[in-house]
Amino acid sequence: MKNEKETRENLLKSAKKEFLEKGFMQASLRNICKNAGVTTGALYFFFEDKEDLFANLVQEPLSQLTQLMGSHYADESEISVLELSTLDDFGEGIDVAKQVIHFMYHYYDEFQLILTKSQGSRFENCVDYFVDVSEKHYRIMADKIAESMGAKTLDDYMIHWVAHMQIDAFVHLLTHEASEEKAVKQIESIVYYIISGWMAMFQRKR
Amino acid sequence: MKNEKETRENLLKSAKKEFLEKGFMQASLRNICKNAGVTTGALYFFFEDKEDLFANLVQEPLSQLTQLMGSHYADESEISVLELSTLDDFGEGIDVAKQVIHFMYHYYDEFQLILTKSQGSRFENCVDYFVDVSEKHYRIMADKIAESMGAKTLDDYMIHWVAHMQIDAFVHLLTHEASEEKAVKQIESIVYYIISGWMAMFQRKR
Amino acid sequence: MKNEKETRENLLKSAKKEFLEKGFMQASLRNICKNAGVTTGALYFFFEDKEDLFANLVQEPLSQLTQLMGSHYADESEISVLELSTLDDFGEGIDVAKQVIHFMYHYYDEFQLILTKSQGSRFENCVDYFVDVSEKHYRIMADKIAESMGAKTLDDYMIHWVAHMQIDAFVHLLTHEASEEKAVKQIESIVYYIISGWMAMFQRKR
Amino acid sequence: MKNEKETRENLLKSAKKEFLEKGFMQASLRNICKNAGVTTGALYFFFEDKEDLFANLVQEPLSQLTQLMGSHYADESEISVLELSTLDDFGEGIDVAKQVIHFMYHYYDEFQLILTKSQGSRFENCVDYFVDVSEKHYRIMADKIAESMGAKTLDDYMIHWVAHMQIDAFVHLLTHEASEEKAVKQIESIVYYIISGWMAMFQRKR
DNA sequence: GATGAATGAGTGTTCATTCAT
DNA sequence: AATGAATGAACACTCATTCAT
Repeated sequence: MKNEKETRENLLKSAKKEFLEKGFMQASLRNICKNAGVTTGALYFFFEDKEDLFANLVQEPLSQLTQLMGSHYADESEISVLELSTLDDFGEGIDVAKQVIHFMYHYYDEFQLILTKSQGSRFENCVDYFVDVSEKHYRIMADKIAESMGAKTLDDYMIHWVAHMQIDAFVHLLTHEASEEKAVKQIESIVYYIISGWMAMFQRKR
Repeated sequence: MKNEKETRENLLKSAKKEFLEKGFMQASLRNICKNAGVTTGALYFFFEDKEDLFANLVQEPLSQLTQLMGSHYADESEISVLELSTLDDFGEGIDVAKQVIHFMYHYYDEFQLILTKSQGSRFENCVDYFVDVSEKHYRIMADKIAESMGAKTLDDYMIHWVAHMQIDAFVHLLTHEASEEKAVKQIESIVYYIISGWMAMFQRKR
Repeated sequence: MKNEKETRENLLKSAKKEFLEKGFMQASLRNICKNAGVTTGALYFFFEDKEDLFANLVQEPLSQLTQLMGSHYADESEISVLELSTLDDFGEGIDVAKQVIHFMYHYYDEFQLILTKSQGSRFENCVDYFVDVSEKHYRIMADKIAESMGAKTLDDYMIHWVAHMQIDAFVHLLTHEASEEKAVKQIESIVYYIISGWMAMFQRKR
Repeated sequence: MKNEKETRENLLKSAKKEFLEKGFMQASLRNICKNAGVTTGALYFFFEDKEDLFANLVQEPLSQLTQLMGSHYADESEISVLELSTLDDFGEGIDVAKQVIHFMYHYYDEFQLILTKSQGSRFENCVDYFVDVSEKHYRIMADKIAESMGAKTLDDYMIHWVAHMQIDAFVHLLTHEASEEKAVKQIESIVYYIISGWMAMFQRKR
């Protein structure tokens, strides 16, 4: 039992280190195997290729986060407009954000890989997926708010940009604050900023 | 001298295409030369190495933008606090933004290279430079505003994030809107959003 | 495992030939691999780089000779002055010389590589090492002899030159006499010549 | 007149520097031309190829030394056996040696090139030529001396080695003593050593 | 006399991947 | 489950040399 999956684990550990240091493209399988104490051939017993190796590090946390986001947005689709339009009450937004942060710092290395070291792999655009999800949410919200306020709704580009910026805020936290506590401290201000800007768009005169 | 420096131009053109398609690291000099219709040796007559080739595409627009930003921030250091704190008057900010956008779309491909395809070259961190410059500016502004409003100033992380987000907004435009006109249409809303969020930080109760 | 490390041996054999023909710098790894019937990649499975390939041909004989010389000079440090100053009795010197020759001809090709084909590798100055060792020995000898004979000792340049010449005599043999027997025949005269000159330096009037 | 041969001179000067620094093989014509302030094409107006460039630095001093040696040995062919066999009178040998040294230090750089930096060019074995000349001389001398002393003459290998060693003594001086004065100081001892050894060969019992 | 341009073969080295054993 | 061996294509870069102008 001890030795059973040990090699696989060693490889993943060694791969994580190499990918974090050099990024997907520049990472060397030779190196990964050497540091794991096995030959290159062994790697191909456990993984199909370089990309599969990377995927095995990243896929699980990624799909969990996807689920987390999905369930959050599923709930929110029934949210009342009243809640959304009041700046004072942005508590729920923050709660979700904190949840996400907690999750991302739990898989700190893995999200580092996904968000900043995946260039060249099929995950290089996976931030875009989250932006997409977020975007759909913001589209619906914007239309609802606009309607309830008798204001003009936002165009697609703005929706996309806000979604992008919001996701990017998480990426920025993860890549600039090493500890979860520090990240949590910042997130409140950030959400406040984002919502303030967001609401201002609908109160704009012209 | 076939046709007055034709080869050099062909190489630059071919290089631009290759770099845009594959990024700095993955670009193949062989390919660039082949598509330019010359041998690899020819490239080394005109350029020192791969990095120099990239630099010759990118350096001029980059230093011009640097100058543009420098002169803008030089002017603004004498701006009065009154101006800064009024949401209604954010005209100047937009004018500068439009200038920057105009410039960036004039060198559309080049900034695409700098901002998204320079990984592995010495330009890979040059977005950070713009963030740094922007950050210093925001630091000063925040302190002034906070003082004049009797509010708390923003901590370093928020300053950095706002600077990052602002620069990123330009990058986002350039990579998501193909034409300058469309980009200009969006920039007003974006600046409005950013300033709204920014001002809200100082009016925050708690 | 074609035939028990056959490829490695083929590579070493092919490399020896190429290095002997063209010298370290001008030798082509491509050529070596081609003649060994493998691709260039294969070489890098067995050897780290060009220098490592060369080293694997040369290192073992070299360190053995180093040891041989070391042990010889260790013994001789206790030699009595009487022995040294008599021309008639230079038997021991010849015995050692014959040992060295026997060893060098046993690794004929390898010493050919070390002594005449190593320019550009880290072995290019390894003759100097032997000269250095020899030089220290001669320095001590000269001082002892001079003292016992009431003569002036030799200056540093002469010591160095004699050491150099002595080592060079071996190199010369190896590069000019193809067979060990012929070399052994010559060494006696050479040692006689060298010792005669050496002793004459101390009997010189002026 | 001023500008006439200037380029050629610059090229030769630059070439001398490069060849001295890197040796014939590793020297780069690109570099030589760059440091001379001309393009590679210009070089080929004055010189046929790399080897010709090297030759133009080296040929003149080389042929002058050849002449010097030739005339010396021409004289000596009529020398009496008596002179040669007396150790006390080796004055003439020293005089010639000093002449040679004076000449070699007059063209210090050039002989440095010939003797230590010519590997890969057609001059790489040109020391052998001098050895050949010297060898013929020693052959005749040995036979004469042997005859006059009723001793056995030396075999071809010994003749060759003595010739080689003698020439090598000059090379050694040039590469280890930077100034002519120092070299001249040493040459007397060296010649004394060489002649002592030489004479001892004929007085040998067995 | 000399330039500017270009060639084409060559260099050592690295890579992800394969596969018989 | 893993090794040891090998592939073959690719890499950036350097070289001496050529030649029309």
